Amino acid sequence: MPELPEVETIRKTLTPHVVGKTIEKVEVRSPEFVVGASPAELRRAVEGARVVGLDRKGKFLVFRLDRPSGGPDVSGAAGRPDRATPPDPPEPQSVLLVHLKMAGALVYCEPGADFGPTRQKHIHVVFRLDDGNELRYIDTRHFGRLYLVPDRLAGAGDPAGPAGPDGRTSRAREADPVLEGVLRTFASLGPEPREGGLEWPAFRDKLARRDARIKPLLLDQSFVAGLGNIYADECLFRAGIHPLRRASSLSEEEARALFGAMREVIGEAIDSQGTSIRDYVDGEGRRGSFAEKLNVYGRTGEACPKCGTKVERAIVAGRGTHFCPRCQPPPEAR
DNA sequence: CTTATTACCTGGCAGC
DNA sequence: TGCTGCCAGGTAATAA
Repeated sequence: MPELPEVETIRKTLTPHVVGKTIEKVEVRSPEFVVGASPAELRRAVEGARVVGLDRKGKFLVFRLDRPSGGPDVSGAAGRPDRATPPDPPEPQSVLLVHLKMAGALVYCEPGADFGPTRQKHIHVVFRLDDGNELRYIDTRHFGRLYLVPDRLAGAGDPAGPAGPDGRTSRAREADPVLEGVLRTFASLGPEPREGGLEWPAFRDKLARRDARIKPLLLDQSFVAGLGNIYADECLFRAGIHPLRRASSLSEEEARALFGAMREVIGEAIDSQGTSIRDYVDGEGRRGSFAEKLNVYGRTGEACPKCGTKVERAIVAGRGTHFCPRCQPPPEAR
């Protein structure tokens, strides 16, 4: 469900409701959705903690809490050999990462809110806030996860934090391999296709060095963070590039068009509060309106808005892929 | 290291 | 009604 524009919309809509609030209670109905902590450990870590920030990186939501989650505990500032007087550690924070994968939702609502039988059946974690309302994690497909991260985690994603290339060095804490994997993934997220993120010269050079087909590459979160199946198709359509083209085969002009298309599509989708095709809703349970602006995604057999040719569907990288065979000429035809 | 394929889980829908 | 098969917004594991 959620790609960058949807996760960003959730972040924006949730922020006024949760930032500054204290979590009074957390109810874990399905423990498998929480990585890095048992239900009891999660309770210990978050109950009584205040949400001091809600950020997003790629498709991850990052809840910053004003208490260390400690895990087996500690080591706060004690690990550092020198630095006898840590200049006021910015107050220890723990972090709750959330990845919604295909069908996850985070909704702020009143305790009695009912979103229909299917969703009611799949409420997996409930946070009760000190304003009496709830933050619910709902996931009908069971792919998403909440990750309790022991302590500081590079906020803007820099290598200072966990996960150097040095895999096993110090920190032999009782490492949960799943948590470690996610932290590595998080740390290796690429730049986002927005101002201040991916820049044109870097993009051009990265494309030139890759042999992969362009669509799977756009879906690779370590290459560019935030695109998913819908927006990858929409960006390629807007740029007039067939999804099976090899990255290194794109002309400078094509690469430039793709670069611009990514920024435009992502920006416009955010302005429309995301794309709701079936499940997606924002932090207040509302749907986004970008679905009506889609040009090719989900429009197999309909007329291409540019040339009228019928939109085709193929499987690329195991994903349904939508394109106009005329506006996006296939690789062999060039 | 890069690229490609499959598994994960449930629900909605078209077709019979 | 109910069954079958296909489809679904994302990744991690595995294979080559």
